Amino acid sequence: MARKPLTRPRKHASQERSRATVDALVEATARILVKEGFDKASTNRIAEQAGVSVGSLYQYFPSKEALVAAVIERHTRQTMELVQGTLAAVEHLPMEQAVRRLVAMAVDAHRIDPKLHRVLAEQLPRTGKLESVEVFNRENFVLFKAFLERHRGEIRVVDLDLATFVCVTSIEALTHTAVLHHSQSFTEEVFAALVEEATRLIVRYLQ
Amino acid sequence: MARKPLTRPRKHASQERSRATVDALVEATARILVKEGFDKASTNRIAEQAGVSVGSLYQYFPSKEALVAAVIERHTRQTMELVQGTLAAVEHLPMEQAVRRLVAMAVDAHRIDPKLHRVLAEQLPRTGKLESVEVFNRENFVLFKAFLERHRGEIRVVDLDLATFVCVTSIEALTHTAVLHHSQSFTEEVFAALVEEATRLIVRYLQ
DNA sequence: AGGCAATGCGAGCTATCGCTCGTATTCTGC
DNA sequence: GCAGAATACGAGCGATAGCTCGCATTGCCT
Repeated sequence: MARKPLTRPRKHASQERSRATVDALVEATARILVKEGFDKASTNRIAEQAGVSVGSLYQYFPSKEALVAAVIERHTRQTMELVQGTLAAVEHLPMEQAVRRLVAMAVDAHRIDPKLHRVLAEQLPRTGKLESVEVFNRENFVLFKAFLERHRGEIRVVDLDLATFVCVTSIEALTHTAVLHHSQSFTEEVFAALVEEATRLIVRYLQ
Repeated sequence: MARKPLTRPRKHASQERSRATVDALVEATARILVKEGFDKASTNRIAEQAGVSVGSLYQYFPSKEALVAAVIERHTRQTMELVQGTLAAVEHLPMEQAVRRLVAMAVDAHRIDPKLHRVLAEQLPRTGKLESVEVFNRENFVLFKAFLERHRGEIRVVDLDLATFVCVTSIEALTHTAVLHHSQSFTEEVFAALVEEATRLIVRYLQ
């Protein structure tokens, strides 16, 4: 009765040849997701695009969900690295400069692979949110809260959880919407202006 | 070659009996969407839930998309009425009080039918954004921009379009995320605090 | 009452999906 | 070079989807 599909790889690829197959499948999944969307991304089509047979696909991924999970995993990891790196680099900056860098980083993060990001953001939650996305969100929240704690002296005393929620949600929404829905109409100058505006939004909110 | 499915009703129901059928179908679609999600919402199931045959369903709706479009239409109209009403009621209030009312209204708007709203927000954009949603967003943008124009004296001079984008996007994201993803963990007091925080966020940004 | 239009019905067509399984090919260690 | 493990193949199964069409029923008008 409606068992949740597995998302772990079926077997560990030991030979070089099979590792290439796995990579090709993940890459093909990402490409098909972007080009056709989740619904049209059938396992047959993915296998074809990867230059691999369906049978081989199911040797390594027990379900379509597992393939998508692998794509999410990869994209999330890239993004997480950017987030962590920037938060570290910003550690000893005055708050306003730090926030500006963080907002700019959020724009960059959404630009890593905007089309894929959009598909993942808009077409997948149906499955009930893959775990790695939840982990990413939580991690993000924790990291930003730590950032606020380090600047506690510079901000008014408030519920830090609530303040983190407000900041993270706003920055994410502004950069996400700008990059994924207005890239055509927003010039680079507009993006620069947006970074300034978002920085002002956050900094004045916190002070 | 991939013709876009029609979303307009196939025929105009003239007799009372058929109007009841159409209503039952739209209502059933909403119920199934909430209970089963978009993927499991088959036309057969919808017809069954409505107590109507598939044949009758296709007399009035040329495709599954058309049914969903009708549900979105209805939900959007309800929300739009709330937005317009509040913006009118707030017209002569001082800015901070006005913003507070608007934020509270945004929370209420997401509470009209949260489960349906969530399904519509998360599971549908795949089709490429139904037109009525685009219209809603644009309308929202225009209305809020007009609001800002009326308070131009109280806010610093800025790119009004950009400021509108920042405000609308932030308020929407904060209320949307709070209601649809944190309703369990957020008590009423937290929601009240959120309204205050969001108000502060917006007002201090504008000043 | 009779007849035409409006409405309602649902078995079943075609297409496609996720996925399996028996077989063919390639690689590794001896 | 050979045996067995690892890898790759792809026709095809069972399920389900969206949707059609021929026919039955109901309502409206004269």
